[in-house]
Amino acid sequence: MCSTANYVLPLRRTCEVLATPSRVCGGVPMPSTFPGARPHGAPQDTEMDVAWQELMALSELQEFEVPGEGYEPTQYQTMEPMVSMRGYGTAQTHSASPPTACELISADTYNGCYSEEVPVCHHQGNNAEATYGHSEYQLNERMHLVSSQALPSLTAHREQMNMSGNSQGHRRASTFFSQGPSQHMQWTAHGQNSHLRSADDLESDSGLSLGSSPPLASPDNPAGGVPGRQSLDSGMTYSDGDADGMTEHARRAHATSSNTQADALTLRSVKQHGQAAVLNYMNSDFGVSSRGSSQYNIYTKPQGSASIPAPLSRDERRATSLKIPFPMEKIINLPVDDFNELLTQYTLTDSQLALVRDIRRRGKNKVAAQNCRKRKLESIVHLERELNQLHGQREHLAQERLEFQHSLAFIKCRLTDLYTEVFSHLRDEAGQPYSIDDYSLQQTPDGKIYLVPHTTMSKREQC
DNA sequence: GTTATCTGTCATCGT
DNA sequence: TGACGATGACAGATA
Repeated sequence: MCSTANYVLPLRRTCEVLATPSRVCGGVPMPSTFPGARPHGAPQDTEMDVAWQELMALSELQEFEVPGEGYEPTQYQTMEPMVSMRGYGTAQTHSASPPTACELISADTYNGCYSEEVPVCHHQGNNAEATYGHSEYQLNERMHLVSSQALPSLTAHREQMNMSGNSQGHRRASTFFSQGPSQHMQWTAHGQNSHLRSADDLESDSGLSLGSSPPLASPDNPAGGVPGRQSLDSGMTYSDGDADGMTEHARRAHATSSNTQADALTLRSVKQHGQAAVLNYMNSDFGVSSRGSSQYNIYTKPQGSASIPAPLSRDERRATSLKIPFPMEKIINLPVDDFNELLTQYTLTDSQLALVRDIRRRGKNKVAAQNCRKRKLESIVHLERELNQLHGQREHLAQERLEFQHSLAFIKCRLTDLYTEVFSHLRDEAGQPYSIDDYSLQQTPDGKIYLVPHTTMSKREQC
């Protein structure tokens, strides 16, 4: 504490009782540093008295350290030394009535230091603003995305439709809300479907288990060969409809429609097909198709022409090919116990069992993936909100810091002026003023003020 | 033709 | 041990 940086005014606490204390002014105990030293002009003038009191009031600044020295300046902005101690401390020349420190500081420090800070702050502010704008944009975008994905009206509508479309001929009436109309598909699709050629070997077959379960059988591949991925459009050959004319998104839309989650008609579908598709979806009658299957399809052709059978998903086609005797919704959505019970009600081949289990796994995983993505988006939105809040908090703290720095600089400036004024009133025995370069004011813990020569101070510090 | 996005699927891990 | 959910990674489709 005996030695502080340039910021500390030459008010140093003595280590021990000083030899020649000098009383500066009445009312304030100030032993003379030199024998016989006395204040110049015994009757203390009011101005000095007030000045001294002000100085005393600021005496705690003797131990004040500039905060900028204590922490990482680079974290916010680089700080110049806040107060130029021109003429004090180590200064060599000093006039009897120097310009006030505040004048110096106002010309140097404030302009030289803070004038540099303010732009930095403004710069940050600009950045923050830009960041906010960007983040807000993204946030809005994502919020829109998330909210759009929900499509509550569609969901409610579909759920209503699902509930009303519960089914015919199944032994167990499923209570799952998610049971979609497609559950009414005649999986055994006998008759017309008897000659249905599986497209599994012709189309994308990414759904096939690649080792996690036994290879699937298909009419074309009874042994359960695993064809590689192929384009859906590369060769769809359906006898049960115009599926070969279906686009992938149509198939997906159908597949999505069987999803048990809220995003029945995905945002993508909405974007891709627009309101017409949505209305079509909403207005789809879920009627019995020409084959008697109750299906819904947002791509149904207008009335009057042969209705387009719902584009079957790959698993649906496989199930059809292998004559799985229950709907996919049940395969996917039934609890494991009910599912196992369902399996016991039928005698299924190994291929059928494998397919059913794969369908169940894929169906659940599809839902899980959708939920996972939804959560991810929500998480991103949440993090962006948090980021915005932290940006705001940082800016607020930076502003607060700037204000404190201004405040501190002002106080130091004022202290310097007071210090100068006190010295201007001090006179030695010969009536000569004490040089502020040679002496400094010290305050002891008991509150007494001493005028201490720097040489003595050096020795005291050395000891 | 390139790129971004969406979606389904698989593999893997943890419960 | 199997079922299941979560999630990263990948691939295909599409705008």
